[in-house]
Amino acid sequence: MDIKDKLAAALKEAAAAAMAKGSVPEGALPEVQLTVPPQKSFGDFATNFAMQAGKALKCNPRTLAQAINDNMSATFIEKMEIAGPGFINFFLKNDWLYDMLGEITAKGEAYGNFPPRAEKVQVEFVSANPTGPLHVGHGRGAAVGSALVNLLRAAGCQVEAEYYINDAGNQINNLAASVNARYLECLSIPCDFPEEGYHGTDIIATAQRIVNADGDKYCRLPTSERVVLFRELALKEKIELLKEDLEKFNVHFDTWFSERTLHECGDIEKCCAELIERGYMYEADGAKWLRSTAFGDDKDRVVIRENGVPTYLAADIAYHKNKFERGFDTLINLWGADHHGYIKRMKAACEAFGYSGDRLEVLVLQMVSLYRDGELVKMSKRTGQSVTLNELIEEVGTDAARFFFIMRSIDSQLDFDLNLATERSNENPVYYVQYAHARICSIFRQIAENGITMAGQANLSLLASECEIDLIKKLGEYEEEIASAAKDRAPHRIARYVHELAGLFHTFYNQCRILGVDSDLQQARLQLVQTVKNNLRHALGILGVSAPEQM
RNA sequence: GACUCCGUAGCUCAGCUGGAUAGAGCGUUUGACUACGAAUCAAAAGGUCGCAGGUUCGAAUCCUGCCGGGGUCGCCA
Repeated sequence: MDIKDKLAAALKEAAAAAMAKGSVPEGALPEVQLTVPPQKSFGDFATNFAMQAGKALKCNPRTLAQAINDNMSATFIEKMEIAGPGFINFFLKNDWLYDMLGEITAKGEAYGNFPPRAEKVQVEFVSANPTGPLHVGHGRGAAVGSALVNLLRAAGCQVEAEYYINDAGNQINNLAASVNARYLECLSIPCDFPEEGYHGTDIIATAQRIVNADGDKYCRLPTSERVVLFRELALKEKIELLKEDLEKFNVHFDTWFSERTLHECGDIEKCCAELIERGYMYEADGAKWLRSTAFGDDKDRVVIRENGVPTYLAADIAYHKNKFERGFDTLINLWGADHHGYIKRMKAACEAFGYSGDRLEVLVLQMVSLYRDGELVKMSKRTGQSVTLNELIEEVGTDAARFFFIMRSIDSQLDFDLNLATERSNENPVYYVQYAHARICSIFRQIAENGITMAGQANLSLLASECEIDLIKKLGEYEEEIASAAKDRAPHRIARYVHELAGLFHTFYNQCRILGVDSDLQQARLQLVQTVKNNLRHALGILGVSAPEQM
């Protein structure tokens, strides 16, 4: 039984006993909320129970706290204190810590993993248009999304990671036209570059590869045929590059879902027919509209244009319906802040099909601004002046880039200073965490060289110094941290946790030796650092950051 | 104008459902390597939590208004 549950139960018993004696008024008691107090001098745990209950029972909180104190019979409590307006602070005997550490150790590398739950969750992220390389902004989505997937899996959810490939629509035609123009350029054939075309150098590279492989043979085709051919060719190449870049960034997708399939199999038409039937689609001005205002949107939205061509929203409606039909309980989408205005109509579309809008969670990532030499670097795929994710990975490495992206709340804009990030300096917190892991590994290497082995359950009560106690307490918070971070879709809290854990380890390391101390103490400390090592690995694994044995 | 995110230490940011003396990293200052990796540790300085009201035992946190910054407002995606 968890110590907090034990404590909560003991607290309620004491309150009930006080009521039975008539020292406080009788009544229903609120839930017990136990927290780790802000200061060590306030004990191991604190509760505002007396303040909460005092309100319900119409009783002075301090009087109630005193009555609870007088009737407390639990033996694992060293002492209790009543503080401030009515906080109750608990100082526990250290045994619970040693029991807890023993349990954590027993779980080994699985500590932090929750038993499987039935909830099926899909996380869709990145989903950048396959018209060019990923840039730094996509990097944030990729890092956060993949960390969220890992986090939810640790929390026991059944999670599928999905990439929605926008392989239909205008931008793909622009891609094809751009490749075509560059192709002709490579062959010194005069042509006008399309107005909406992509200016990135990757397009030139694609054209050059075509020339290298097949020379000028496509010139003889009619333009329309050539463009279609280039479209397919470029698309295939771009998608392959996306996959490569993302793999390099430690981002893996279970499903790559093609938008085009929605157009081809008639899903869009079916969706429209059903929406009309349900009364949420109508014709006006020659176009077909989604009645999204019925679900709180500012205005209705065009789904099928006047010219009969479906909008992006049309495909997205069919896509989200498709997702629900695949049996997911919850859909999580990671979108850039520039898409936030799209949320209401998307939820409206879900509602129109009878799916609660709450089952679609859209997480909005604020923008990434790049700074180089103190100046803002404009990011535009069109002009090709952005820094690509690939370049970032080569400059700062996957580990540092991922940690940097994940450690901030998604609600905050991210200023990415390239000069700072490209310096491989120890300012980057990722090294701090990895260093803790490498240090532990180093200890175990030396232990092995000295022929020392870990023998069964150590006498953990020897871990009595403050820095050891702090470390054990931190370890004990991990699963709660996982559960709450998963619930709140907040992977950045895991980055903070692991940084704090590493800090407590470094403090311990500077104060407590492992080599050359008494054997029993050594065994206890080995067990402690072994558990820290597992925990570091587990948390870094969620972040998608490596845990090197040497640095 | 509407919607949304942000405003907390010199800088970059945490602060989960309201709780006690608001935290961390970097930077600054001062110490610690003839014992496990100094990519480390110890300590100090540094804050009117944008402003003003409100809710209450209690507000950085919730509500309202204002100020400042980013983003979006297409039959583009």
